[in-house]
Amino acid sequence: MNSDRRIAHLDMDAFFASVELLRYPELRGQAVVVGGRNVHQPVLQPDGSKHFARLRDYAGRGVITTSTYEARALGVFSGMGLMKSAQMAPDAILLPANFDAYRESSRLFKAAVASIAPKIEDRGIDEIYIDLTDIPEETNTLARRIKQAVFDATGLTCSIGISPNKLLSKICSDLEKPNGITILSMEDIPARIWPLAAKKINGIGPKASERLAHYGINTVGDLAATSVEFLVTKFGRVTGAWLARVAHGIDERPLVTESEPKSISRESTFERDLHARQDKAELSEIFTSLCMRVADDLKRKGYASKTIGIKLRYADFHSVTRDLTLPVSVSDGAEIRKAAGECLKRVPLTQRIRLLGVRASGLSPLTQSSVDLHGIQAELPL
DNA sequence: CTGTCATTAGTCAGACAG
DNA sequence: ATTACTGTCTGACTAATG
Repeated sequence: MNSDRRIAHLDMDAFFASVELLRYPELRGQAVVVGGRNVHQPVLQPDGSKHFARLRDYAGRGVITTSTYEARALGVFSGMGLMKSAQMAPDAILLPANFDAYRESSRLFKAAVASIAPKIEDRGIDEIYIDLTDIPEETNTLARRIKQAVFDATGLTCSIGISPNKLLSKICSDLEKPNGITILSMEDIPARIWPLAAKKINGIGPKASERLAHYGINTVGDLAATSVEFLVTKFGRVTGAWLARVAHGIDERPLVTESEPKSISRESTFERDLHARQDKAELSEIFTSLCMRVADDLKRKGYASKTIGIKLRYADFHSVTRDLTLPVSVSDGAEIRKAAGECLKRVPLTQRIRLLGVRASGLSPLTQSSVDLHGIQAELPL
């Protein structure tokens, strides 16, 4: 079959923070983090300079979305609580997220790549896979040309990994970050991949990594040296076989160039933990508003949903979900609210709650006729 | 009639990722 | 005073169906 593929993974460098630096070039070279809630925009001073919020000024429940490499050097990484990161880097600049600007840069860099290589798998706002198999150009030259096109279109740098498959390219793009190109063949696996920590493999997260370490498996090489029989007894038939394959760099997954969404959801963490009885009015208002936002998203994207679900996270961080499959698809806010309310009745409400979410799944395209029927689903009569 | 097996839908939790 | 938000996937379990 077509096993001589040439697949690239392109990952924008410190994406959100880099977009912010385009707007505030005076911050280049400084520790900057993007994230938080209710973080104020920089304020122009009478003398013409700008006043930026500092991490030490922050109070709340936000986390870091992205940090510059200077901030990472201080131990401040994405996903970290802002209150905690403020202890490590109190003087770091804190900027609010501007998703519209990130979406625009994202659109621009993807269009720039598509003008060179049209076969692209979208992997979110700041990364893509690119199939370079059918492009007759030397690999390194092609990679530099793509990087230059991205820079010309956005003013931003990226890192590219190129190998025979998605698994290896994803690992590669991270090896020489930022602004790097890494090209790898199957023969390079023992030297370049086996020394890496097992959790560098996309799909091995903190839990699996911890379990592997329990068996003395720390690197990809350790994993490759473990028998598939052992892995299957410890991790199950499917996962065990997968671990053995990825350890040897084997991955035949095709690029997925188009897909339909499976679910649409909205959730929100409160400023303070709320109690089902004491804060009933407040909770009810948030709940309804989440339902309305899901309905809005559904209609905007043209879908109706057959399964409505909710999610609660309690003060102790433990979370529960409930969902309900309806006899007919819905897209209306009031109907979503009704179904979500049924779900809420099936959940314990003794402990305080920190987060509430609403999700719509079982999506089907919202046809014009069902819109005309004003939300009454037109089911085919028997 | 009873038990078993296969298959599917629904539900829920948890892992993972960007 | 630590821990966002959106989305996908999978495993485990139950119930229903044949």
